[in-house]
Parts: sequence; structure tokens; C-alpha cells
Amino acid sequence: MAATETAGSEPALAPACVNAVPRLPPGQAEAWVGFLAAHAQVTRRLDAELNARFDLSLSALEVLARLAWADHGRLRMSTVAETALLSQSRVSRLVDSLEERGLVERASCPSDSRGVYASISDAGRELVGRALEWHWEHVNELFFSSLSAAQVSQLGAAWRAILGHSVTAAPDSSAA
Amino acid sequence: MAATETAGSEPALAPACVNAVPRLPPGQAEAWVGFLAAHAQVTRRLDAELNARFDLSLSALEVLARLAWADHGRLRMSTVAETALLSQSRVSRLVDSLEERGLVERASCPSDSRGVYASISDAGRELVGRALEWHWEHVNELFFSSLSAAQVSQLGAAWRAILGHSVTAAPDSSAA
DNA sequence: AAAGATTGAGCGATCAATCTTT
DNA sequence: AAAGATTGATCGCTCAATCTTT
Repeated sequence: MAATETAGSEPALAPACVNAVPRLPPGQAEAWVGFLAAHAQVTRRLDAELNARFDLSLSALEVLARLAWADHGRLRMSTVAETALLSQSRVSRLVDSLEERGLVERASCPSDSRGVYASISDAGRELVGRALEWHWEHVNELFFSSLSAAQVSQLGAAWRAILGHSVTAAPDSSAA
Repeated sequence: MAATETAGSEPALAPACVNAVPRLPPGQAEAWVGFLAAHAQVTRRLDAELNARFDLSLSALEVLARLAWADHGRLRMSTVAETALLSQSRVSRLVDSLEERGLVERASCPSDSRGVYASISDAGRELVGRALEWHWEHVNELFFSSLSAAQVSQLGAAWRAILGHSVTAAPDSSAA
């Protein structure tokens, strides 16, 4: 492991003129790398289990949940995209596949006929109820069970600072 | 839960028998939704800028950085996959494209000829040096500039709790 | 002209299958 | 048989282009 260039008689071992590769100071490195690793670990597990048990991706669950929480169980496509942090095109295709499964339906928007409503069906409500129940259990297990109440509120404060209070956190509660 | 069949004279206002759609309690919702939103916002911006300025994805930067930090500037493909949190196949193709650009080279592994080394070139070192310098600046801007020193160490502690100290955080510092 | 929705093209990533070496 | 690497198939996602309505 090249334990430091101990000087002495250096062979022609030209160190390749290594232009120092910048690093983050250790404290920040833990906060940053941990953030990425925790996100990857937790979301991968949630997504895999959700797929296996309900044949839903995390994004599909998020879309269904937003619809279920909305008045009349429907939202315009573009609203879904904004709140679920997805592109319009992604939402369009996601709704295609949910529609094929009978979980949502498209409906025209009377007040503005460029708009299209996505509307959750009874079957969709039933499924998202079961899926979310399971999902929150595992969010608790994978995320919250390791944290104290104080840590949970610290995290909330950190996110508020990072996201200039443009936090799209659903009418009153949370999402997938 | 249909608020219990209160009997009495229920109007025909069938509430669709909404099987209550579960929600997270508000404090947890902020911590969880904020986590997802902050990750999406920060990584999307970093990735977009990194692509525009250096033609590198976040994952490609991570791979180059791991190689640059490693002894002799090389690591086995499977080691790269583990430390960069990517699948072996993704790393294989990522190295394909970095190799085409002359940023890394593949080399055979003398001790075990099933293995393959990915080895960073001088051009790769030069590029990753510039890219990381820029990258850390923007990680600071988008993430750390909003947080106090205390918050940074709180985050570190939270990730340590969530990732059962299986934190693959580079030899001594951090990664992309 | 601009906004909403959809479609086409292409990248990022994973899984399963294959091939080689141990 | 198992591990390491690669390839093929496929999914998730975004961007740019298109069509419709305002």
C-alpha cells in the first residue's frame, strides 16, 4: 500500500505527477456519503419488496397515493408530475400501465380541455391501501427504527434548510 | 376504516367505502419526504451540471474517483462495483465507455486471471481532478451551505445508525 | 405564443444467462 | 461448484419533438 513516500532512495518510481485528487473533509464526507448510501440502500430494498409483493414500483405507489389522497380521487397529469417529482412523460406512461391494470382511469377535464385527469378506481384504492400499509411498516423498519425522536426532527429541519421550503409534501402528510 | 357503521340515517352519500389510505405521522413525514426530495433535487442538479461540463455522470465520476484514490490507480472490476454501489454489469459498461475516452485502461490481474483491473490513465487523473474540484464546490453549495456544523455531524450519526456500520466510505475520505 | 399531454429516442441501471478461470 | 467479467434483454427515466387547446 505504498506506505508514504519514505524518501530514502526513490527508484524511478515517478509518482505520475499526481495532481492531487480533491477530497471532502472527513466530517462532511460522512454526512455526504452516508446520505447517498442510505438513500440507495433504503430505496432499493423498498422498491424490490414492493415490486415482489404488489407489482408496483416506488413511483407507481407514489402516483397512486397522491391520487388516493386528492379530492375526488383525481388530479391532472401535470399536477401528479409536480408532486411526485417525475417528468410529464414518465407520468403519462406510468398512468398507461396503471390504467391497463384497472387501477386508474383517464378522464377529460371540463374546465380546460387540454388537461387530462387521472382518477383512481376502487381497485386502485384497495391496492394502494394494502401497499401503503406494508410500505410504511418497512419505512419504519429500514429508516425510523434506527433513529431517536430527536434525530427525526433534526432530519426534518435539515431538509427544510436544504430545500428552500419548496417542499412538496402532500396535502398534509407524506408520500412514498 | 369507514368511521364505524354508525348506523343512524346514513345518506346515500356512499363515501366509496374508502378503505383509509394510511399516512405517516407528520413529524416522520417531514423527515422521510424531505429525505427523498432532497436527494432528488441535489443529485439531479449535480448530475446535470457534471454532464454539461465534463461529460461525466455521477456514477462515472464515482468510478474515476475510486480508481484515483486507490493504490497504483487501479482496482478490480468487482471491487469498483462494491464500493461504488453499482452492479458488476454497470461497471463493465461504464469502464467500456471510459476506456474509449482514454480515461481508464483494462489490465489483466496476475494473481487471479479471472480478475480484470481497471486502471486510471494520466488523462483520467487530470479530468477527475478538475471534475471533483468543481463537484465538491457544488456539493457545498447545494447541501452543506444550508447546514450548521452541528447538523452535519447529526447527519453523519443518523446515517451510521441506519447503515449498520457497513458504510463503504472510501479508504479515508468520501466519494461522489 | 404558451401550456398540457403524448410519443420517439436514448441513457442509466439491473437481472439473468454465458464464458472463463479457479 | 463458485467467483469474476461480460453480454442480452428489459425497465425506469428524461429530453426533445409533436399535437391540441388556450
